[in-house]
Amino acid sequence: MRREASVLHLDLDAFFAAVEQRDKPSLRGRPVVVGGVGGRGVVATASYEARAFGARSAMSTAEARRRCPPGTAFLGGRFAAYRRTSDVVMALLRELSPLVEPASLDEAYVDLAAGQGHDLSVDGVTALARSLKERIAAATGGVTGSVGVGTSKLMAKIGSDLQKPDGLVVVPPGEELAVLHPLPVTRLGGVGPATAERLHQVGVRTVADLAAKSLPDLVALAGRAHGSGLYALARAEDDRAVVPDREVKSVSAEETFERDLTDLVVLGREIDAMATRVGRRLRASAYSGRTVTLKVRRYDFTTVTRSLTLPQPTDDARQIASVARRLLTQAGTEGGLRLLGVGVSGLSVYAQGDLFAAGSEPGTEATTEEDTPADEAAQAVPAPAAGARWWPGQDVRHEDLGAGWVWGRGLGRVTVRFEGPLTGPGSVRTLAADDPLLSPGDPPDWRPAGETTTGETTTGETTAEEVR
DNA sequence: TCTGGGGTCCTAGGACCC
DNA sequence: TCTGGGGTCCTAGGACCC
Repeated sequence: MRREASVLHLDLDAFFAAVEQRDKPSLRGRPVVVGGVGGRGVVATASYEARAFGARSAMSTAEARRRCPPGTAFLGGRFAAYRRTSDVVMALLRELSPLVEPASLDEAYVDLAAGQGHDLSVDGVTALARSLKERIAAATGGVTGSVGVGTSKLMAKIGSDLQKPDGLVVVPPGEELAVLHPLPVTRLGGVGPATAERLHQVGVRTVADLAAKSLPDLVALAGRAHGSGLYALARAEDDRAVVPDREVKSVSAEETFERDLTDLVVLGREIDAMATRVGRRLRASAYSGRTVTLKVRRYDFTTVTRSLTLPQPTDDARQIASVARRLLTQAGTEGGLRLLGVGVSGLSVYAQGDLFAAGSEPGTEATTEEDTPADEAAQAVPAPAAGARWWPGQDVRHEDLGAGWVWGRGLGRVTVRFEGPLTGPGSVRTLAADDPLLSPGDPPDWRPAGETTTGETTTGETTAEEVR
């Protein structure tokens, strides 16, 4: 634990839903659920309006549909849009300190002590956090965040959780235990359903209860590493550093099918497709790996993995696929599979093949698809069902009607609302699904024309004029 | 129409080596 | 000639996080 409250944690509020409401004016103030929109989808983020009806992250989308009123928007994720907004926020954080550790698209830690000339008194960091929140809202078109500041990552994260949404909590040095001990143990990172259940069985409900347990008791209950971790956290002992560049350990792709699959030819093609994605991402990040893992989820939700370690690292899709296909015959397909996954771990920096064979390009396969930003989607964004041309929430562009987004589709029709972040609520038109004037669009820009923001990577996509 | 997708870390047993 | 001890690698599974 540090002497000063110099660790800041930022958590953007209902982030995916907030970006949707920014970009889709007709959804502002209304319940929005972002996640898988297929029969087996789950909720990634529910707006606060949707949470009022009981929609929650990780709930099945079917359950959320039952809970939310008609008119609730159920949208697939738009990773590129979230990524662009996240980049703007992370750039603002890096103005505070070079030590910024993103935990996901919508969450990051900042080590303020590594920044230049911050006043680290309680009043100083409070003012800093307030100004940060203002700048984030201004730069993102109104996305808000909750901020916690404390003497450790633990206390900063606890703080950001205390007043959501749009919160600001500084835990003054010395006040850690007073803040921590009344909270339920489940607020500690690392206490999930299984650990919580075991703790409840021995009478532990609050962090104070946890602090009363001995180290040997906790180790017996949760294992060596986890038990001693809990013992320390209950005492607010946390010296984890803010690490700006975490090394990637594995790359994987997986897919849950709309219906269970049994056909080996179809399963083989799925493996090929996933291996292609994994290989492409490995090469894009200049990694290769030795261990190929196949993940299988059966019709009854039992999950098994089979892996094989190669003598040499690979980033070649065909080799990854061929190993994975062999592993599938090992795992078996009886009864049908609801999910397949392909992964590569044991990564090393790209150093494969014959170094002296000039011009040899290890891992280039026949397909020459380019890397799309969406393909880096190593985040909690549900991919739209493969093969569907239109999906709810999707950005589209009509040659006569302009930019808009897909509200619904079916029966050869697609319903589009023509609006953008800088327009008022727009009008709805139902078009033929094969309307030649309609095409997939880019994420709209939420900033007025001419306005720029520090740190954003401009890839020359949509301009404000296009959005109207 | 139960239960996503992309990750990290830990544990435990067996093989193998010195 | 009755039984070592430590270390690393590999495989599989589980808990957890966002």
